[in-house]
Amino acid sequence: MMATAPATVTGLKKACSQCNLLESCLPFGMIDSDIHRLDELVGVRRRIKRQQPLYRTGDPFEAIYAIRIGSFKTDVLLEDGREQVTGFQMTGEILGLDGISAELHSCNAIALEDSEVCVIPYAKLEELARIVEGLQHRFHKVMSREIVRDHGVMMLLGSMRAEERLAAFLLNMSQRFTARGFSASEFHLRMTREEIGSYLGLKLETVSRAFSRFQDEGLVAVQQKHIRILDNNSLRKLIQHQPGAR
Amino acid sequence: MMATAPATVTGLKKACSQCNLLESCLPFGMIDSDIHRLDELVGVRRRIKRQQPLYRTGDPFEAIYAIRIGSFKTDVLLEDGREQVTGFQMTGEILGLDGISAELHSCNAIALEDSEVCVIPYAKLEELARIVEGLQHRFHKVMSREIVRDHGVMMLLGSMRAEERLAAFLLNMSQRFTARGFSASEFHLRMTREEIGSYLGLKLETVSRAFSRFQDEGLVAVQQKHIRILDNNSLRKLIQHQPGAR
DNA sequence: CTTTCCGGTTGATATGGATCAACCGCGCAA
DNA sequence: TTGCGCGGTTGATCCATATCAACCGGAAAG
Repeated sequence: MMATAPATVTGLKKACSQCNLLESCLPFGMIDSDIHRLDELVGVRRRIKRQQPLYRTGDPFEAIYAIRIGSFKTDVLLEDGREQVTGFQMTGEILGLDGISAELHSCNAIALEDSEVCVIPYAKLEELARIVEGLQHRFHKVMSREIVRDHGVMMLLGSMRAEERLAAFLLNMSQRFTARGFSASEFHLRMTREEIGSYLGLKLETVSRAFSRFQDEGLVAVQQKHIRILDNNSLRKLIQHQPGAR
Repeated sequence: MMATAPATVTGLKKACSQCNLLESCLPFGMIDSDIHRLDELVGVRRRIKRQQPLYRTGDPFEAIYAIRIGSFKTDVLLEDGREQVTGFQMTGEILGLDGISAELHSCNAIALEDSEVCVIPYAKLEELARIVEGLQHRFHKVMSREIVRDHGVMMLLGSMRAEERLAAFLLNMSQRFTARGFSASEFHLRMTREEIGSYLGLKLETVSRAFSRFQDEGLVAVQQKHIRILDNNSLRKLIQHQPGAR
């Protein structure tokens, strides 16, 4: 397996304490004096161009990454070429946790647009987590949230029909854009229909048709990757008691 | 939401250091002197009767659990009654990691047979992880492995056909029985067809039919819950390059 | 010993989403 | 400016799995 792609690297003195993502990123809820200790943590930042990997399956695990700018997808590839997208990640979210287990990354992380991440060397994180009040707990919460999120995706994939899956996906995106101070009802998707389909366990045509049906029913306005949510409640209802629930 | 079910509780002095699961459980790979410190960790054990919950969605999170005897399933319920089984757990595996994130459990853990768990109070674990060499790292690995496992399930649910899913499930069970010193080729499933189906995103009839087809083709011998794997390689091949790969 | 019930198997039929195929239009390169 | 390619949409058809239904057998209860 190839090593990670070349990347621009930036040395920095005050990573976390001067970062505007402080509220939503790993250090959330930590007290001021400790946050300065976190500046030790983030040695460098890396820029990743659209479509380039941050890491790949089999790469040795050395660090986790906090997204500063941009967004990513993670995916797993089967020998026969089948791809399963396991998640989409936005600013403030953490990438690379999969690598701790085997000291190798077990999926690919690909930038959906030109992006920038903070590199958090794992050894340093472990060390600091032992010292800095709350950091260990905070980190455990991040990992646990990932597990809970994955269970939600299993629910999607295992028990929901195509339209429910897409509705859940859109509401999830909306909620995450909101959390970042963007509009809850209008946003731009960074991924293709095929990537959405892979994530939701559907073919791209099915995703496209579901979008069209939502549009016909006045739930959303769709123009390629630009989405406007018109009827939040109906989307929400779609997820819950679908009449012919499997 | 109701509190957890009543349970038999046992006080103990030397939990980990005298436990025969030492090799495969949380403390794996830790040095002897430290393992005795882990005895502090496990205050009590709890017995859970078949079909009873160890914890339920919404229960306050206080501890994680190491399975000493028996096995469990975890599941998520939707309002309309749909169930998604998110995993099956065996001896030495850890339950409850989902609860760290929101300080509430986000799924149900139900015993598949009369079982016994070691209760590991999370606060104590955090504290000890700061002191005991290697424990923090070991714990992170456990969480990370859970994330990787979940990605595998997403792959199953999102990109594999019914027979592939069942083959993967059987091989996974076989591998886990082997790791516990049981036969790799002959074992007893603790869960129903319906639970397997829910886990694999299939209806119970589909699971049953897939079992029958495997039997017809001489891949396994199935007698209710008793499984004998006759042709490991063919099962393995089934997973990889399925001709009509989606 | 008999009855009941639940988990499992098997058959017939229905259907949601996959597949195959045509076409559209925007953005980019020449 | 034109041409090309990729992402997206839409239509026709197919098929894997769901659904509905009947039946079986072992275990537990009476």
